[in-house]
Amino acid sequence: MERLLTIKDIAIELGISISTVSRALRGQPDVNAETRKAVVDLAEKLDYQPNKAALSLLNKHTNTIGVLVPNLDYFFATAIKGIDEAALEAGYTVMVCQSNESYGKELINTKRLLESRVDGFIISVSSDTKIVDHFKKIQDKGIPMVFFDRDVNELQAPKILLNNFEGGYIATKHLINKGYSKIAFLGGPERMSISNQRFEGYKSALKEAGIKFNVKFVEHGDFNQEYAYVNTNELLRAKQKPDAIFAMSDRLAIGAMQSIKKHGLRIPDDIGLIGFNNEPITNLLSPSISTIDQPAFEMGKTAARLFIEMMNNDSTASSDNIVLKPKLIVRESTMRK
Amino acid sequence: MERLLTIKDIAIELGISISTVSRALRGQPDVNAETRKAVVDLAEKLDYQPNKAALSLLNKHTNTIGVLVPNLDYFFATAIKGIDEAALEAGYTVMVCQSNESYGKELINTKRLLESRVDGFIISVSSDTKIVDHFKKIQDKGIPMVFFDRDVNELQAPKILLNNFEGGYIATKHLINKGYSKIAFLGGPERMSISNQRFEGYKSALKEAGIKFNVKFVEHGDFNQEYAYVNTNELLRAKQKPDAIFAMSDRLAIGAMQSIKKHGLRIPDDIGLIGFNNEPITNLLSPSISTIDQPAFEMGKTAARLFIEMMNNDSTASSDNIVLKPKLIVRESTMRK
DNA sequence: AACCTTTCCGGTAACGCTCCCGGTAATTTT
DNA sequence: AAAATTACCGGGAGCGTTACCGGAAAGGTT
Repeated sequence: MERLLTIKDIAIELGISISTVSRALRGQPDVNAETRKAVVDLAEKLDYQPNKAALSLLNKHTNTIGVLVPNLDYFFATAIKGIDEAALEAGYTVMVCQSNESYGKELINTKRLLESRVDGFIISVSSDTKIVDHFKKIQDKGIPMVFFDRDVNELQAPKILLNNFEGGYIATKHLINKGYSKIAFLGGPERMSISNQRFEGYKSALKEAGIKFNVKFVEHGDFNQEYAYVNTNELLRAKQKPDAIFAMSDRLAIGAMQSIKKHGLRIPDDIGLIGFNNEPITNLLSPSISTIDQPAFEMGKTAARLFIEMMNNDSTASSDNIVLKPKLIVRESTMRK
Repeated sequence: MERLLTIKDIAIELGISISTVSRALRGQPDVNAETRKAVVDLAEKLDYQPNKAALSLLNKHTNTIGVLVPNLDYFFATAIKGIDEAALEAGYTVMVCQSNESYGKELINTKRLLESRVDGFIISVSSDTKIVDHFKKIQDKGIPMVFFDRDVNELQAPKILLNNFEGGYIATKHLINKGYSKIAFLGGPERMSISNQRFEGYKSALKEAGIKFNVKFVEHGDFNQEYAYVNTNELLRAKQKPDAIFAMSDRLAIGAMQSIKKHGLRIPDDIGLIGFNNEPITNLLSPSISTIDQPAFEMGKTAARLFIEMMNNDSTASSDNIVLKPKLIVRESTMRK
């Protein structure tokens, strides 16, 4: 590694002291106008950049936010854009790590970010994560963190969440309004909070409509569309077939759609289908898939803003959750004539 | 910010010197087995983590790679996974910045990464970038960088590229083999290298088949599907209509598809369509879209490996490009009976 | 018993930067 | 003209860590 330019070099070049260069560069008083100009000009000319490591060592903070996400799919990519924007405004740099929905990878990533001495964390936990000691440990050290999208009950920390209950509710209610009554639920991993909250909303809508909840219409599985595909196959092979499917994510909805098509059933006439996330693809498929929109960009931006606010106020936990509203997007897959 | 644990704390706690703690922790000789155990145990118990800022200051490197990408779409998200994996193996941390295809944002990001004293860069330039002085400046400082996916002729640096010429060639040839002859090309921004290389491959395939190249069948525009949509509208409204479209990206192919459908034309019977990238969505659309696959993950991984190799050999530029092969993926959109 | 190796440990400088203090020369106040 | 203030600058310490050197105590060699 080359030796990069330091204020010492500038000091020597100009025949003045390091302290003076430092003061001049930071616009402090106690420095002569001419001297200041000479320093600033030279720094400009030589493209001087302060060494962040030295600053970090001194100030005990890095101006860096560690962002931990399960993956970089449409939702998280959009959320990260939001985080990025807010962080940049406030002079923070962002370090993104993806866990690939794996607890082990999440552990490694938190450790690395901690070693990098990030000032704090913005986290969406992996679906695989059951123990959250690694996050508690961070909290114990007094390092601020905010969670988004995926809830962690065990942790007392600010959270930016979607009202998933409401999302599940309006999705299911929409299906009911369209005349569907045998509505199946395609869920994510069993323990996953967002899946379960949407599930509760689903049950609530059923109950409200006087439709008896049927356990046989509920499937759980992994996050990818292959699982959704086989789970839907099972649903459609059963004696009691559903006439609509509410999938807790668009990925799963797509898997379900493939299965439905394979069974020679028509959407939305034979089977209604609604997803969750409003990924752009749902609008391009044929039929286009109804879904629940969640404000990913806003979520990321809010999370980052909240984080920055915490940093400024030096308060480790404001602990009041921010809950955003889901929005129903009606497309062809639920438009039964 | 709380004061975090340092080796000094451990030294005091154990009543030994800082040097000894340091040596014990790094597994160096010259330290008694018992002392070592005591140190390691206490460090473990207190969850000690070395301060990277101090290390960086001392070693003059940060073990961090700055990754600069235009966006986080499927291709780049996959490539980043590859980079991540290789980086992690070698003990590097990755800092990702997206330019949103904007030159200005790219400038800001390079500056920030430079300030963060990343050890080097892995870059895919924004389509908006016409001047590359900011990269030249980095090179002048002796900071290693490798480019991937998008070529920059003006820069002498290692590059991981796809054989875009070949990609354009096999895509077009496939259309020709399927009996299409009036083949239009839907390109990206005018100056963009990957678009132009694919375009050259397209022309080469036409020439080889004895088909006269027709300028009216060529459209350029921005990267998003709206542009592709209006451009295709134009193609289809013209007197001379194409009977197939080769879009230089899947996004553009999707825009074209929407336009084709709106015109009441059938794919692949009236018009053949092939894209580029092999985004998963192309396989889910109806009809599914033929495309050219490029090994995104491998590309990222290779880029990172090359970078790390450069770091180890302390060679700033190995300068020989690595060119990966595209692969034809045949789907419904070109399967004319 | 006098020397030479080991073994183990502590002290110091350095990385690049900022903060704090002290000092000189110039300027103002009495 | 002496004293007090101001303007400007330099020196040193310290942030957490490692590399290097020197030294004391223990053991090994004649």
